[in-house]
Amino acid sequence: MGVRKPGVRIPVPSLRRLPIYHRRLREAVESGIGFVSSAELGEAAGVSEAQVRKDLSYLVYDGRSGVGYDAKGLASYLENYLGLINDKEAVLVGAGNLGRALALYPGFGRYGLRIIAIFDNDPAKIGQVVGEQEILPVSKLPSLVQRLHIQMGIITVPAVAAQEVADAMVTGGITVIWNFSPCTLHVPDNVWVQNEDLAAQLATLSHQITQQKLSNLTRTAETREDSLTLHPR
Amino acid sequence: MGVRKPGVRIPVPSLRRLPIYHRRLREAVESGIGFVSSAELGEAAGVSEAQVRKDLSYLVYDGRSGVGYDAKGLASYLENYLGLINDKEAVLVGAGNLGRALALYPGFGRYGLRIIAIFDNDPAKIGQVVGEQEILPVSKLPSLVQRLHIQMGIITVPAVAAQEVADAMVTGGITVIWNFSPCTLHVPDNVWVQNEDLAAQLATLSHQITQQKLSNLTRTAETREDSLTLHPR
DNA sequence: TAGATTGTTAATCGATTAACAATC
DNA sequence: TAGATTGTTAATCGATTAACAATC
Repeated sequence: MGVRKPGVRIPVPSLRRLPIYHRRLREAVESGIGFVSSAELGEAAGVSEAQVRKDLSYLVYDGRSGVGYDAKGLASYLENYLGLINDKEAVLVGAGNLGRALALYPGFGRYGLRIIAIFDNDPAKIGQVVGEQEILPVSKLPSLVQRLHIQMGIITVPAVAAQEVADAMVTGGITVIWNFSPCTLHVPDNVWVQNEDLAAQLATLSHQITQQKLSNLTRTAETREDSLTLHPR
Repeated sequence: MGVRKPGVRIPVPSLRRLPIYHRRLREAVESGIGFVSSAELGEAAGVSEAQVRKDLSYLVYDGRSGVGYDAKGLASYLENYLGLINDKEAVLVGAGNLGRALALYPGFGRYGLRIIAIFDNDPAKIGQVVGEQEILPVSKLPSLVQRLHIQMGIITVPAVAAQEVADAMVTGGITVIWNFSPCTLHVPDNVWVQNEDLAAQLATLSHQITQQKLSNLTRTAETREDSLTLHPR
């Protein structure tokens, strides 16, 4: 339809919604549905239809007025735009429960993630096999990363060890780090860190539970009927 | 110092930074440091010192001009505010690799999370023990949740099964759901869902890697020296 | 055509930043 | 006191929402 201004970059909140839209579109394709409206995409992502159209306006892919978005076409476009069709080679450091779970997570492979090596410093773990990978000592990380031009590192070690792991990754040339350790990493400007701090997330859930309890107490004291409406037995 | 307006609720972005500040304060306490400045807290969270002071202005806890924030005092305040000191009982459904890893994650217990039951529908898993919990069939979930007044549910099942698990949780009276399945859940208004969609997060990392590659190609074509600066060998 | 839904614009909303008087 | 750092205000920035002409 209209003309896209070339200088405008997609906002991060919009970017984060694209995978949700993509999933909804794939579901439509699998159900044999040809077109999906912005309202339907918004429903999947929990945002308004206006928001969806705004998000998609940052892409160079148009919907069809009066019809919606071509499910197959936009899904493919998003796979390209998000790089899901490219193979992304990664190393994972920290072969604890979480690290093993991520290494074996089936959803990642479908998005092009290839974990090509797993590292740990626990002598008891080195040599063990997770999936198709043998666990290697962290000392071998920088050279391997450098030699194979690995772009991505996943950190699932305890917080105290995370910074030195990040340093080793940066030394090897890694520029994207997915950090599951509950800590702040210090890296050069050209390295992109995404934190997946589950303990911090839990803290916000914890706050939510605490608030709910408080408001329930208040409500019970004020009007017993409202309280019963919210907590049907 | 000043007067807090009572009607102002803390914005979600601010709320999500509080656990990071809390962690930084705990580190200070462990190092025997009495006060931490907004600049130091901001450094830990990757935000400006002005942002930190703004975030903390939503709390009813004051720093000391010219000195900073009392590490022990503010840490305790945040533990209360975030509800970290309260025990929060939860059930977890989906005893796959990720579910087991979360059930055994040591960081959660320190924040007051008690996973008091684990469910799965795979007959091969039912009866197995994870940590201190025996895996139970999902059919037993609603009554157990109701009887013990559990507030929180953690979902780590495949996407196709997630909605029915959420329904069972809601039936039992759960009002906070932590959803690790890559799907959108439909729940009543009084239920609070936090999505931890790792596949969607991976998609944004994937986009980042793709963009870096593109800009490196461009930069290499334009000025070879810049490219070398960004990729020291 | 009539109905539906798009892409875009302008208005609104909310979060971040900058600046500084207050104060420890 | 002098120096440092706070809490708050106002200015800025950016994202979301509402409205509607364009159009399939």
